This record gives sequence, C-alpha cells and structure tokens, in this order.
Amino acid sequence: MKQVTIKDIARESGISYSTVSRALSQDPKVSALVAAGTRKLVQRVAAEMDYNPNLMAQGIVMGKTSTLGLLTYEISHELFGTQADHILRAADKHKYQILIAMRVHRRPGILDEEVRQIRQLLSRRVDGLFIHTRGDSGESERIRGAVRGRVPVVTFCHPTPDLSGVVVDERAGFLEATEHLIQLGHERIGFIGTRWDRNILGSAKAKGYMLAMRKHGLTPQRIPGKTFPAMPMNRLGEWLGDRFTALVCRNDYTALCACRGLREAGYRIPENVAVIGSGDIGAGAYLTPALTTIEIPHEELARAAMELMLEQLRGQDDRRQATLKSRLVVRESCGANTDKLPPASAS
Amino acid sequence: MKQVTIKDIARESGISYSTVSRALSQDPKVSALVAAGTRKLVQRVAAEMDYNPNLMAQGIVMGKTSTLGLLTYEISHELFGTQADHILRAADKHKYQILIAMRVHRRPGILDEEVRQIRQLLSRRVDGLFIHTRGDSGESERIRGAVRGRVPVVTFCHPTPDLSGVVVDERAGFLEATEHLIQLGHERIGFIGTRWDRNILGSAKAKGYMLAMRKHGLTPQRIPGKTFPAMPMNRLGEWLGDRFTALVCRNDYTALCACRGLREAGYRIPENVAVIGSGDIGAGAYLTPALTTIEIPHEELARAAMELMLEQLRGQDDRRQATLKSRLVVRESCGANTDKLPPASAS
DNA sequence: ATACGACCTGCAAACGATGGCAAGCGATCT
DNA sequence: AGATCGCTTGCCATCGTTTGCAGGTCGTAT
Repeated sequence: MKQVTIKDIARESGISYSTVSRALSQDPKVSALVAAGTRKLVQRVAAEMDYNPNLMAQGIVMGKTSTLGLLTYEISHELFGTQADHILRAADKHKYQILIAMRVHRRPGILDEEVRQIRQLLSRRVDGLFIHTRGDSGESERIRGAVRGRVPVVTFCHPTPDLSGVVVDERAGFLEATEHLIQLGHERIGFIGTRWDRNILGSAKAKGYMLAMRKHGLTPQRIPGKTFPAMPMNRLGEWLGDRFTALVCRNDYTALCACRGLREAGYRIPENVAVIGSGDIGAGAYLTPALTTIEIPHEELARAAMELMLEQLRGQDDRRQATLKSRLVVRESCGANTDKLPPASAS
Repeated sequence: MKQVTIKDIARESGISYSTVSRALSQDPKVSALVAAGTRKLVQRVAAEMDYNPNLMAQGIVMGKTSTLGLLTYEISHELFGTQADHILRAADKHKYQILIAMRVHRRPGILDEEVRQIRQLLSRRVDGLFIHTRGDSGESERIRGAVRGRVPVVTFCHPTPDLSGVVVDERAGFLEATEHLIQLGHERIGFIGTRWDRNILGSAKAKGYMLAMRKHGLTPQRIPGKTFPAMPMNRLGEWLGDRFTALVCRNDYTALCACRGLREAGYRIPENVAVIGSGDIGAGAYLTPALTTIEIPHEELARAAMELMLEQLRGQDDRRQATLKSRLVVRESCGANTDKLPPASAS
C-alpha cells in the first residue's frame, strides 16, 4: 500500500537521498550533475522498485504543479465533452495536465457551486484556469472575485470583459447560414432560439440571423424555444410549416426537435421546409436527411485558448479575446447538396 | 500571485500557526480543541484573506488525497462522457474528487500510453482508480502490473479477472431485444457487429442475439461492421433489406448508419425493416423514427462502481464484479409503439 | 494555600520532494 | 610537495500542512 519514496531508493542503493533526487530529476542540467555511473544505478533501482515521484511533494517545493484547471458543465453533453477533450490534448502537447471540475448548468445555487469549484481548483494550486462561461451578466466579476488574480484565467464560449478568452463568431456564422438559405431562394425564414438577450451568445446568433434578413429586405421572426414543450409536436409542426419555408435553429438538438415536429405534421425535409442547426452533434452526419449545421472549430478553439494561457503563464498579462470563425457544413437538411452522401462509415 | 498560507493567517491574527491549523480543520473533533473565541477569530481572518488550504500539503502529511483517478477514453464520445459525468457525481456524494486522464482508443502505442497515464495518476497519489476497459485479452494483467496493488481499482465496461468492476449484462440485453423483434413476428433478423471474439463485450452482445435466435429455432446471421465503409450506402441498403426484416445493431451509431443505407435504397423504417440500436445516444429519442435502443444504466453503474471502490478503500479487499441489467427502450424504429411520441422538449 | 484537573495553546517533528552550500576526492599545475 | 581546481556527493533548510506532546493558565475542591 505505501508508495516508494526517494528515501527508499536511497537506502536500497546506498546513496544519499539528495543525490537520488538529482539523478532522477526531469531537468537534464540537474541530473547531469551526478556521475554517469551513479545515475544509471539509481535509475535502475528506481525502475526496479517501480518508483513514481510524488507530484504533490514536487509541487509544494517547486511552487507550481504543471496542472491547469478546467471548470466546465456536464461533460456528458457532446459540446462540453468535445471541448474538454480538445483542451486535454492541447494541454498535453505543452506538458500540462488538466484537472476537470464540473458544475451543473441552469440550477439554483449554481453560482455558489461555481465559486466552490473554483476555490477547490485553487486549493489544488493549479497554475491556470480554463472556464467554460455561460454568458450571464456579472459572470466576469464573479470569476475575477473568486480568482483574485492569483492564477491566469482563460474563458471559453462567451466573451468576458477583463479576462482572456476564446469565442466563436456566432454572429458571422448565423449570418452566413441565413444567407445560404436566402441564396437558395427562401424568404420566409424563422429563427428558433431563446430570448434575444438571454445570454450573449444566444444574442449573437440571433443578431447574425437578423442582420442577414434585414440585409436582404426580409422580415426576421423569432420562434421562442419555449414553444416546444408547450405545444404538441404535430400542431407545432403545422404551425411551423405553414409560416416558414426554412428554419435556422440555435443548436442541433433544437433542429432535431423541429424536424420531428414537422414530420409529425406530414412535412418533408428539406422538400417542404429547410432546416439548419448549429454545434454539430456527431450524429448529425448520419441522419436522414443529414443535418446542415454551423460547425464549431473545437480544435482551433482549444489551441487558441492554450496559447492565451501560455502567454499569461509567461507573465505577459495583456488580456485578450481570440475570435474564431465557424464553418457552415452543408449537408442535406437545407435542400442544397442532396446528391452528396455523407461518409458511409460509423460502424 | 503567491497564495495565502496558514502562516500568513497566524501572523495576521497573532496566533501560532498550529492553532490556526486546528481552528481551520475539517475534522470537528480537532477544531473543537481550540477555544470558541480563537476559532471565530481565525476563521474570520481566513475568510478576509481568502485563504484556500493547500491540498498538496495536506495530502502529503495525511497520506491520502480524497481524489480518485479515472482513466477513460475520449470523453467527447457521448458514452464515455456520460459515464465520466456520472462517476464525478457519485464521487462527489462521498466527498471524493475525480482526476480524469484520457487515452486514445484504437491507436498504436495505446498500451504504453495506458501505462504512462496510470503512472501519472499514481504520481498524484490518487486514493483509487476507475478504469474504463476495452476488453482485450491481457488487459487485466497489464493494469495489475502497472498498479501493483498500490491502490484499489474498479473497472468499467468489461469484466476483468482479479479486479473489482462493474459491467452491463449485454448478453441479457441483446437477448431481450432480439426476442422483442421475434415477438413482433420477425424471423429474418441480422446482427451487425464486429468479429464475435473481438472483445469480450462485443462477444456478449452477439451471444445474447444468438441465444435468442436459437431458442426460437431461427438461424443467427452476423453482418460484419466492416461491410459498411466497403459497400456504397444504397447497395448496402438493398443487400440488407433483401435479406432481413429486422436488424440488431451493436450500437446506436451503427444503427444510424444502417438506417441511412436502408433509406438510400428506398426502404422505410420501421415499415420494411425494423432496427434496434444500443447505448442510447442522447439524440436517439428525437430522430424520426425515434430509435429503439438498449439503454445502459449509467447512473446505477457509476453508483455501483463507487460502492465497490468504497469497499476496497475501507480495506475489504474481496474483489467482485457487479453486473447490472440494461433496459430495452422501445421507441419507433422497431415497429412497435409507433403511436407513442418521445418527449417533445429538447430546445 | 496547595494541588489537581480541565482546557488551551505553542513547539517541533514529521510527510516527500528540491537545491544551496560545503566537504571530500583525485588530478593537474607550479 | 603544496596549492588549486573541478567533479561528485552528502548535509540541511525549505515548501505548507497535521498532530503528539509539553507547558501554561485558570477554576475548584481539599
């Protein structure tokens, strides 16, 4: 049960434990200090005893942990899981480990929970903090209050004043998607989303949609997401289908729901109504029709976030926001491109 | 940048640092030792200075970290993400934190990577280890070799001899699903999966299917997953549709692919061919037709795993396997239940 | 007044590592 | 031969905690 320490190795090899420490040091400058023979001996004994250095002890004396915290929401959600995944990889490239802490989205007490989790990560003395933001007002102040400048912070998803962060230009993405529908000849295009001002990101999506509509002299119309649980599927479908020839949805799940409602009511997609989603759930490409969607550049996002983190870790404390562009993935649900098949493999 | 320590609080409040430590102790028996007035004072000063205890220092002296490691695969995959999510919650209930390490599924060098990650977690002195297994032969030995009994291990997904673990009774699940199709009148039922013996779990799924077929005097027939990328979608669809009236798929993605191929070839689901998946991707309920699937009891799985972990942490070292039952979720893709709608909300 | 607990508090030794400093040792130079 | 140098190694303080032990103060019973 008890783990091997450098003292055990010292005893076993008859060498003082500070020499053992040096021989086993990551830093080549340090390990070069000990004679080649001794070093080899120590390394052999360490391997034999299956020694694992105690990272806590190292952390405590070196004053850093090579660990970055990631505060996120339910990673069971494909979006958050995917982002966490990419951050892990990006950090790994720079020899950083990631400590994940999770909080629950949309629940009373979430704010306290958030602070609690941040403190927990700080207690582990992470060298920096990635935070998945929700985009509510006061969020930046809340985070800054909890962190108090003790470690660098890089936020994800929503712009946060006075903190470094990466965001996707959702406005441009939704503008592009809406224009794509307009180019296909649609005029009655609806937007399914939350209240315009519910959070910054949702609002950016809506703005992109509106901009495109106005630009082409069309009237934007929002369908509240709330309509869904409230109205039976088939009635919702009729209602949608009668009013619109195309729908821009705030995310892929919403798009799936809309599709379902429309089909219940006898509409066909994309023949009668075109649908575009956003966020690209993995299954989207394998549906019939394959879902046209606004793809989030997860990998670049993670890389950019890591870049911002490294900058701050190096001591350059100019906070900045990196904005990345999304990409419209045209598949079948918008009526263009119906002859092109998605990749046939997912087995 | 430098964080507040117990000594800072001691200096600030004019009290020795050992008393401060006691006053701030988690253990009520210890904090009761210091006079109420002193305790209050210390706590106030600590709050004012926004003190976060250094968990590394605590861990080092107390010889435990209240942290459990989770070695998993890409958490961007809904399956792994969901399980990680539930483990985090189950652990949280018992005041344990989870340290996630990720390795990449199906890649050369994965075995070394696996050992590297286990060592890394051990270096952080986790109190125990949850491991997502793949089910290849030699896996149990590999894990035991890396861990060497230093911490309790609980595996996930595939049975691992000589280690505690939780598994889903996939055989029973696939048997139930297949029988469900048989009861609906199907006789020509195919199974889409990997080689029977590729991994233990896949083989359990296949076994359940075969058992059901044999039991009812029908001939089982496996369709290798490999057929998919090899054959164009519409030809695959024809091929499938001509031979079978129902398909049992090894997971939901495979099911989606099969559906797609079938529809390309003009078949309707479930009217012409019934399809059952497994694993329950979140989107399954919102598709048309909503996917009938074999649901994995993630939450109970995580709870059971935590239970096994706690048993071992308490020192009872009888390794045991907990087997949980899956649940057949009948939706629309199998032809039963077409009038029942899935929940209408996902906006 | 003395003694004896009960109750608090502080000292100092751990925990497992790192790294500055100085001592030991041969070899080289004068 | 003696001084000097470089290489290697060991000693010890340190990081931020916890905790056993000893010492101090106070009240109360004798």
